Amino acid sequence: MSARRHDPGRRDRIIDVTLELIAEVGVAGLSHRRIAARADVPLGSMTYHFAGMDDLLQEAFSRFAERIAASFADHLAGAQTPDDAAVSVVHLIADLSDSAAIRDTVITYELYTLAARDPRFREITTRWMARSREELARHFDPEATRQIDALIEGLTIHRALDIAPVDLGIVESAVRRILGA
Amino acid sequence: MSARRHDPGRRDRIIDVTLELIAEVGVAGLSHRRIAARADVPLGSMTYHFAGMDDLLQEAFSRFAERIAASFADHLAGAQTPDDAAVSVVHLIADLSDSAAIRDTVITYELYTLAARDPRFREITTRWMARSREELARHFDPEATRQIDALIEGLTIHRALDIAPVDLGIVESAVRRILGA
Amino acid sequence: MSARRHDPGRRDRIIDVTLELIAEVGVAGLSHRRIAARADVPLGSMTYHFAGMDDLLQEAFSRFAERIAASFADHLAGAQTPDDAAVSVVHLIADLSDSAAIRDTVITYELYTLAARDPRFREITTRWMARSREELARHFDPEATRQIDALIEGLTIHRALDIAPVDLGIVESAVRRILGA
Amino acid sequence: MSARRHDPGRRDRIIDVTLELIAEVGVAGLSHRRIAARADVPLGSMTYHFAGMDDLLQEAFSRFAERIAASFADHLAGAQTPDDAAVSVVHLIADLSDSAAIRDTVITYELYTLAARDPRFREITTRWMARSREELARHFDPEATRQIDALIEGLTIHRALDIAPVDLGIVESAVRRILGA
DNA sequence: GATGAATGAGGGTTCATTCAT
DNA sequence: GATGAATGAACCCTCATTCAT
Repeated sequence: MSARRHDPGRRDRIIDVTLELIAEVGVAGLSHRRIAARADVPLGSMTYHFAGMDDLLQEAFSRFAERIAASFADHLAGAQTPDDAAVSVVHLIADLSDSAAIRDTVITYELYTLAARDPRFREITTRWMARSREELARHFDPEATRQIDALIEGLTIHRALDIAPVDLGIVESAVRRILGA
Repeated sequence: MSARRHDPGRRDRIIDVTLELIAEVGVAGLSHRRIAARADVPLGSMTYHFAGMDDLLQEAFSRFAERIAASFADHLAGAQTPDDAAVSVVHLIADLSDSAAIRDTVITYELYTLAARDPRFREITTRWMARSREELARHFDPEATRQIDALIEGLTIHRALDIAPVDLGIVESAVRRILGA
Repeated sequence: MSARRHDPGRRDRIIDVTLELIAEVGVAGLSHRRIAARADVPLGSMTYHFAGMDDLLQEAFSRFAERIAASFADHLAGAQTPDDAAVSVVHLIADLSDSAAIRDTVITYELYTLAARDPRFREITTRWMARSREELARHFDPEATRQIDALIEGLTIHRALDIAPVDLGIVESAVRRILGA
Repeated sequence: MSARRHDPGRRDRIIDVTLELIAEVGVAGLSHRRIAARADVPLGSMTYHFAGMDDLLQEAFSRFAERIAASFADHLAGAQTPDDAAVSVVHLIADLSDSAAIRDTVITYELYTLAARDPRFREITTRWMARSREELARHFDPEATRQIDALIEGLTIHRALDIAPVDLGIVESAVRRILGA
């Protein structure tokens, strides 16, 4: 471990390393030691910067959710018509095979698992879901918004966990059917 | 801890207690000690009956997935027409607010989290998903099957994690749209 | 923590807060952080004003011993005759049930515990005891002085630690017997 | 650390080592690691045999109090008359200069300090004090019992903490005065 | 002079696993 | 076959102290 007396951005680095490690070994595989080693930071600085592991997890997952939500908004930003938006949604689901997207999906389940039991993490998921729906609502009516939202969620999981590949034609057709187009 | 000289069904009891505890405290909150205490079983018998925690988890989640899949099949069993099946699916999603169903959802995410990283758990989810699709395929065409399947998955998550309640009308309409009915 | 650019008496405040905390959580429960927080003082100023925890403890217990010794002298100051003094001693022991007195007793044991092992703290107790005896010696002969002194000490402990209440009649009679009055 | 797979009496040894260390470095100087090293026992066995440090301290101080109380009873056991008992009490106080007795006094203050703040330790001191009084009550009337008890307590402290030596003549005279002999 | 950021040593405790019985 | 005693590695966290500013 190198000496780093002056090390601005250390807090940020710890958070990013935490997300990296969650993707690799899961929340269960985390430890202050492991994070500190990877971030090249003294062990004692972990609880100096974050009140505890829980605190760190909340900050990390918050940052993660914000990033994904922003990326989601970007994807939809260019769409002018509902048709454009539908195409964007299909592309979005199609892109879920990217290794980066798979990493994100893995992190997402870790978050869902925490959120299912702890209200502080549920706040993060709730805010995230609300923001996603807001973006969709700019293109679709309220009913379709909820339905498309659920469809994306479900297809994401099946893409990631199921061996049988999800055919893109099926995705397109599902979106079209929901949108009545 | 009471003496149990003759204790058939001990293995079964351990597995069931493990699922109970996963629902309550998550996989992260498990420990051999905790399971043994709740199952009223000597600590030493844990590693006697199961090679390790991982083994135990695989057995527990396998049993869980089989139970849920069987219940899913039961729900759809009575349906004679695609319309009947559609109604069953809507009811199924509606019932997700039951406390028992919420418990199941919590366990499901724990499983997904493991499956995202470990092929042995992914086998369990894959088998489960395949079986669900088989049931749906007895009522719907292949395309609709995949789409309805994803819809159920997504709505389940949104029901469990989102604060905004999922309107049943939206569920019905989604199913109808997918099925073109 | 509020900014305190000009803060005379900060050293004093730290010492008083230290005594407060010793009464509440004991020497074992102390920490620089805790004292600094309670005294509304920056953590860094703790080791700036005091070489270390030991230094601070010595100053705190010295001040404490002086306060108690002065109060003891006050109690006896008005007595003109040995009889007056005897009455004062009885009142003094009687007052040990005050919550303030119990606080003082608690701090006293903490001091004794340190004094039993560390000569620097023993100096404090020795000086204190000598001063108490000097006050008593102004009213009683040397032999009675030592005996009354020991009696007060013993009754103080039994008052504080024993469940069975110490009867005041027994205190009076003990003092009278020692003094042969 | 030698391997000791079979080690009966280990619990006892841990308790005795704990008392040794309390005498040497005080409760504040204790640590599981330190005790384990001195007792030649693996660190993990500390919390295996005792729920925590507090548990261990309670057991250790209980054993200590019982030992001292038994020794006190022994000292008084042979006395047939109140005069015999008075002599025994004087000897008892005289013996407080033994290095063993000083060790015991040091441990006693540590116990008093805990008892002043924690009811579970106060139980130990209360039981101990009650037992001592019972022994004294077999020889003296109730009033004298309480007074002699307090006198012993006070003289013990002054013997241990005060630089000025306690003259034995003063002890004898005090006991005689209390007993009106 | 005064401070707050930072450190690393050490604290208590938990736990899966091993092994003699 | 079955168990409970025992272990040691790893856990999170607290803290007095240091040091650049």
